[in-house]
Amino acid sequence: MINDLLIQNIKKNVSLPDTDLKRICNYFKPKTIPKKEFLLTQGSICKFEGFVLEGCFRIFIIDKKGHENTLYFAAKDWWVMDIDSFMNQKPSDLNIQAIEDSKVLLITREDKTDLYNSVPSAEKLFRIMSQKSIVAWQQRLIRNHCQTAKDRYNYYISTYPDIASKLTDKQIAGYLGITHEFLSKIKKKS
Amino acid sequence: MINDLLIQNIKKNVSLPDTDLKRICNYFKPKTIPKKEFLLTQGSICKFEGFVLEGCFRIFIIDKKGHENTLYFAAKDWWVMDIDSFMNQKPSDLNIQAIEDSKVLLITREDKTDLYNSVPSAEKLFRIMSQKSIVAWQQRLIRNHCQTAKDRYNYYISTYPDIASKLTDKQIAGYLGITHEFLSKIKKKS
DNA sequence: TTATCAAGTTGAACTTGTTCAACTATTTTA
DNA sequence: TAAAATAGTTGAACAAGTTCAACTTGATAA
Repeated sequence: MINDLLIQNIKKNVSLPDTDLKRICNYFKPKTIPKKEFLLTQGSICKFEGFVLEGCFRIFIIDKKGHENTLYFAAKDWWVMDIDSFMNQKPSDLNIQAIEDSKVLLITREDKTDLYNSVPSAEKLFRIMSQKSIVAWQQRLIRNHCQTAKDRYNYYISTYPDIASKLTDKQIAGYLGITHEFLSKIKKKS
Repeated sequence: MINDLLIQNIKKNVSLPDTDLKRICNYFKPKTIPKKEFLLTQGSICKFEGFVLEGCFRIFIIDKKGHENTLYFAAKDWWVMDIDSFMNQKPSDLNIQAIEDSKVLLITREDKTDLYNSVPSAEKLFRIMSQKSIVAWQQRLIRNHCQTAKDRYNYYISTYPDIASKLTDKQIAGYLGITHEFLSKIKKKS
């Protein structure tokens, strides 16, 4: 069943009756995104919340210097969206691009609101998911402050080997917050 | 009334009936923390979620080199806790210290669980608070990657002038992720 | 299959930020 | 109020990371 992965993902966060799980999953519609195509581009409003079934996405921002700075990569079993743009229905600063042929399950904003009203336990699910996400962002910020680029590189490739193997060094550099030239020099020394 | 500030804070996130607001607030108990004392120390388990009524806290981690790296400052109308330690009841990596005589409202973990069960709308409240928090952490990470220390300093003091005025330069440097010597040099040049 | 384009490498000069040490305020405490 | 502790400043040497340009390698498409 197409929703199996989503169900497993939900179960990692909360234990819900099967009826709730099914009702939640029914709001999500599959979509295929070919490699290099965008799920969201800077300036447009994020109208979906996505769950990745296959492939991988890069969520990045283009800064004033024209550099692509990657917020995160979302592979199978990750969530993908611009939470600020989705919540507040304002133009996004982010680009979300498939780096492989990919497949996602999407829920629209209207359906998400409806979901919260009709399946109250969804509030708990997304509260817990959000709180776990805060922990991850805090830890990433700490690593950025306390560790060198080399340590951050080693941390990423050992923590997310499956994602890292799909990425070019240029993409990884954009995630670490360094230039790809410097990443090349780091790798040579190790 | 002591809970006025908390009620106003909640109302910024969700609109709830007064009965719910009161029931939520009743779980929170006031506590006074003198300047320099700790609400939480590294290694202990975070047993509370706090809302700051007066004063200011510094939430920081001591890294391998012995440097104090500040995750954030929490002044009046901010929330303060180690969300990872609180959720998972595991030893905290964080220290939370009052940098002024301070007053907080605290809810214990047991009461928080009870609150979610007895006041279902609390799920929505904390979901929305958490989602806003994710946005803030994402934006901070982007600023850390795309901006120089000087830009980050100017951003902080102009965005949070009331908090910045309570802090020493050493404390601000620890938040920006730079040494206090370098902050001193930045300030001289501007 | 060759031409093209993007990814990765390397070096030299440069900028940003650190370290350490010595010094000068400014607070805090006895 | 004097002594002690802490915060802030400055300089010099250093390390981390950037920039730009030239080159090599690998992938992609006509």
